[in-house]
Formats: sequence, C-alpha cells, structure tokens
Amino acid sequence: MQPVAVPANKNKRLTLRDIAKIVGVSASTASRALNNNSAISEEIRRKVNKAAKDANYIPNTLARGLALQRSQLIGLLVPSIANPFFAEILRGAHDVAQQKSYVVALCDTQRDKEREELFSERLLQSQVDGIIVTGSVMLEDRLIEWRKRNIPVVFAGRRSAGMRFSGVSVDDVSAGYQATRYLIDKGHKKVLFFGGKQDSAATRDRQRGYLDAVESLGLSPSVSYGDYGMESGFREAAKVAQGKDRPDAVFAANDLMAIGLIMGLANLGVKVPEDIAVMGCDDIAMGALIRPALTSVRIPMYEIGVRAMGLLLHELEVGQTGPAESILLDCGLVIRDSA
Amino acid sequence: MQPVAVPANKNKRLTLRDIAKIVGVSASTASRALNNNSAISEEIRRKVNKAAKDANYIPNTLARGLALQRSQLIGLLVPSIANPFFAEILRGAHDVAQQKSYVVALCDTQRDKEREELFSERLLQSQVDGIIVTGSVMLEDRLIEWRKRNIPVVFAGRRSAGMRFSGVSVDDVSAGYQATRYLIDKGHKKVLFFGGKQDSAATRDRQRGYLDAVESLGLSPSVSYGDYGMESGFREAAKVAQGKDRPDAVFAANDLMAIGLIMGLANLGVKVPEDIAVMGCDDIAMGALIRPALTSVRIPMYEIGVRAMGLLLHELEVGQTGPAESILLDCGLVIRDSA
DNA sequence: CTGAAAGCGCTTACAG
DNA sequence: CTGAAAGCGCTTACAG
Repeated sequence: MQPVAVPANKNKRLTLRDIAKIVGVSASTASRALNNNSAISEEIRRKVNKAAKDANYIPNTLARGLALQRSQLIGLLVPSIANPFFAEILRGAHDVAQQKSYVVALCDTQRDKEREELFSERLLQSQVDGIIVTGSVMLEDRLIEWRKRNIPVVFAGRRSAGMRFSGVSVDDVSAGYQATRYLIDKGHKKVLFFGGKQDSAATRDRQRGYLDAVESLGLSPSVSYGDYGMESGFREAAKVAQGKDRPDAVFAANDLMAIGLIMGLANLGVKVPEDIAVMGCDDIAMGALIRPALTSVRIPMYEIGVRAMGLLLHELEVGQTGPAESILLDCGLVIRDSA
Repeated sequence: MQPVAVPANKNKRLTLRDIAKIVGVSASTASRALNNNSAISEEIRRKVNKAAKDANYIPNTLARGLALQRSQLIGLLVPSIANPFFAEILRGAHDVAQQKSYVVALCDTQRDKEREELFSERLLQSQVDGIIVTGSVMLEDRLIEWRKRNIPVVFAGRRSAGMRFSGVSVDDVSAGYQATRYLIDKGHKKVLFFGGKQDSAATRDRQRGYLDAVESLGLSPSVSYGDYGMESGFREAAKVAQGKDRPDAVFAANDLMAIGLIMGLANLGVKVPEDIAVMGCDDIAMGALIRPALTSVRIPMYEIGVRAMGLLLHELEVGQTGPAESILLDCGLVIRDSA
C-alpha cells in the first residue's frame, strides 16, 4: 500500500477531508473515527487517529460548533477582574471549564450597565453555550433574552432576585449577622456598617444581617458607603476617625475596604483593634498577611466559581432542567487580630 | 405591500435568511446591507436594518467566522489571574479587544508547562485570531506552531527571547538597576535581591540589573528566591531577619513579595525602613496603601496590556507584518516610605 | 461498518 | 444594485 503524499499544505490548514484522504476513507468516516461516537472498524479508527496525529491535525471548533450548535464557549461576566473576590470566582469557574474542554470568554463590565448590555449581546453573538453572571448590576429582564433562547444562565456569588435563575452563592444576610453579632458580643456598642455600592445585592444583604443583629439587641445602626475598592476604605478612615460620634467597631462589606480602612486608620494614629475594631468580609488572601491580621467572614469564592460552572455545564448536558437550582455555600467567621 | 409574517420562531433562532425573507430580498443582499460593505440601495439597507432590529436578529459569529476565517476571538495566556500584575495586563488587553469587537478567551496556566501546551492547543482549535502570551514559561518552539499557521502572537510584559515575536514590555534590567542604584545611593551596603521563580525572565532581568549595579559599585551580591506570591515574601522575612549576615536593604522582584516581606518583618519586630529598607517592583495599587507605603519601580501594566492588544490587532489587520516589533515602555522609581 | 448528501448560518466572487 | 451558487469545515440522518 503506497503511502499517500500529504498535500503540500502551504500555510493552508489541514482539514478533516485532508486526513480522510490520507487514510483513504470518506470525511464522514474520519469524523466518526475521531469522535468515536459510532461503530467503526477498529483498524480504521486506528489509522485515522494515527494520521491525524502525524499530520498534526487540529479540528476546527468553529465548524464543529456550527454543525453541532455548540460553541464550546462559556461567557463570564465579572464586574472587575482587578478585584480578588471576582478573580477567585473566575479562577474556579475557569478551572472546571478548561477541564471539561470549554473555553472561557471573559467580560469585565466595570459595573457599568451599558457595558453589561453590550457584552451580553456580544456573547449572544458568539453563540456561547452558557453564561455565568457575577456581581451584576444588570436588570434581570436583560437576562430573559437568554432564557428565551434557552441558553443556561447561572449566577455566581449572588442570588438572582426576581426571575429564578440558578446560582451558587452564600447567605450574605447570615454573613452580615454573624459578623455584627461577633462584634457586639465582644462588647462593642457603636458598630458602623460600611457598605460597598448601594445597588449591590451583597451590600444590601450584608447590611440586612447587620441591621438584624444591631436592632435585635437594641443598639442603633449607623451606615456609610464606599465602592468596594481599597481606596474607598482608605478615604473612609478620615470620616470614621474624626471625633464626635466615633464608632468603636466597623464591619466593612468586603475585605478590600476593610484593609484600606485599617491602613487609613493606622495612618491617622488610630489603633486597630484597641481604638476601633475592624472586621471585613470575604476572607481574601491578603487579609491574613496584613497587620493587624484581618478578622473576616470567609466566603468560599473559588468554590463558588467551581460549583457555578459545574451547575452550568450540568444544565448544558441534561438540557434545560426544570426549576432553577440555588446552591448556598456555608460561610463562617475567621477570627484574627483586627477585631 | 403586505407585511410578511415573522416565522413562528419557537425557540428557533432567527437567521439571516429569515430577516431577508421578511424584507423580501435574498440572503446575499441582506448580508451586504447589514455589513454595508458593498453598494446597496439606500432603501433596502434601511429596510433590512430595521427588520433586523425589530426582529431582534443576532448574527451568528460562528458561521460568520467559518466563512470569513476569522473567529473574532483573541486568546490570552496568563500565569495567574489572582496576581494583580497580570490582572492589570489582562484588563488593558481586554478593554481594547472589547472595544474593537473581539472577545477574549482566557487561559490561566498557573505557570504549568503542561497546561500551557494544553491551552495553546485548545486555542488553536478554537481558531482564535491571535494570542497574547504573558509571563509564559512555555518554550518558544511551542509557539512556532502558531507562527507556521500565520497566527499573530504577541508577548506582553516579557520579551520573546530566541525567536522574534512582537511584544511590549518594560526594560526589566533597567528596572533592577534603577532600584538597586537607588538603594545603594541611599547608603545601603548589603542589599539582597529577592527574586521570584528562577526560570522567570523578569526575575532574570531584574537580577541582571541588580548585579550590574552592585558589582559596578564594588559591593558583593546576595540573592534569594521566592515564588512571586505574597506568602513567599512573608516567609522570607524569617530568613532575612535572622541575625548574622542580615542585609540592610532588600530589593524584591515584585511588590507582592515585598509587601509580604514587610508584613513578615513587622511581625518579627524588625522596623522598615529603619532596620531594613524594602523595595518592590511593579507598583501595584496596594503598595500605596500599605504602611510603610511601598517604594517601588512603576511598571505600566495596564498600558502594556493595551499596547499588546493594539499590536496584535494591528498585525491582524495589516496581515503578518514583516519583522517583529518590540515596544519598550518606560519605567521609573516611585519613592514612598519603605526605602 | 461506510459513503454521499444535506445542512449548520454566513459571505463573496460571478453573472446579470 | 441584486441573486443564485458555491464554499468555509464539520456532523449526522439516510441508505446501503
């Protein structure tokens, strides 16, 4: 049997038909052999696979996707990759996607509604097989577009409010309650809640938990807002430290702001935790390294990403499941030195 | 003229042919109208566009990509999204890609060679139009595969060594030299270079600069390595602080390690900068907020990402340019309190 | 077990 | 300016 010459291939990519030709079978057969999804003679399967490997054949996912109606792409909407909280979710989601041969299309929305909508459309065009939405400010009716097209959407790190989308998150109300309760049990009387953006669901829920704790114990609440960034915590320090009605503890809605706050207070000569106790939320890696080490509420971010992608891929395989599934992961206190 | 009924569309996506039918033209014409890349009567163009908008038509990028041999996807290889340095490059690259209607396929390689190769292959399959490689440990001959297929590759944050690939980075040797020189000029006699992973090009170059400075001034070098993570800096503190041949200054190859080091030293009661001066490299946001505020070398990370994607997209439009183009961005000292 | 054909949804020469 | 046809590279009923 004469070996058939491999076509000159001048910068022309090898196609399935090419390798079929090499082996001397039809493209259909080659396809079946490669995907071994159908009965094929063992010999042909071997030959095709060998030829593919030898010729360094790389299947075209675009063409495959078009034929199969599956792009093998998963969209990921995050408000800010610079934020370790979302970076961790992203990492978790990314890891399981890759492991299942999906590729992740990343969109950093910067919490901007216009960008969210633009990206949502772009991802739709790219025919992503599904989308993970994290920390979105997007109105859910925008997402209905996806639902209508029968494309799975799962939330990560936040629960979907009105319309029922699947998602995995943490009980933020409980997180807020636990943190505040801890502070109060430690003897603090004036604890300030320092939230992130007000339109954020996490801030809303953590504040709810804070209020529950404070009010149930007959203390009076006080609230202030930053933007989830470290710098906003740093700036807040000035307000907090400044005399008259100074709190004796603050519960920040995320660690980044808590850390900024600690830095800012140190800068102003206010001692943490002696003068003011500071507690964060999320338990990002940095918290353990900062001095004083940050007391916080641990939110299993990486795990959230993992589970969210797991859910999404599951819905993809099983086909649109019936009711939306909400997974709530546990969170607990991480007590260190700042409170 | 009777309005033609829109097909019932039960969860079947609208296709170009559908909207062509609505308007009463051929798919070819509809395509031309939408992409307005060819002479088309103004009236038809309007009608087609209106119909597309009314019907909420979403073009299928997969099909388009197959026909045009362009996926509109750009691959991004980063060693770790959890690392702010790469997160910033990623952000820059992402922003310009999105702005030019490309979507970004993210791969976190964890600096693992096997994963890099796996992802490289996966991206090839996905028909990405180009790829940005950042902080890769991948042997460049792996990248030749890309070159052969005529797919643009650009490096970001690191220069390509052997084979000439385009890239944008910073003069790391100079960064190392500037930092060390600053330390020495401040009167320090025993400055330690605390590198990241030894196989990292940035570490190699910054160390080169360090050595140049130290040796040209007749001092003797001493070198130690971490892994670029904050924790490795924290751990290093113990070694550094421990008595006998204690350095009076350390230049860390990145800010994360420098910050960890500062935290660790504080923890051990060693005063920075009085007992030991600490200098970082990169100038990540956190450095400004830490106490003592971190003295560092500013590497314009976001800008690197922006320029790298710019270069890539340019090569894509112009077609493979001739010689590789290397852009070197400036870096300079950011003097704060830690040194 | 294998092949020819049709189709996935778009684009672009090629003719009018 | 417009349409019919062929093609991008794969997959999968449908027949053997």
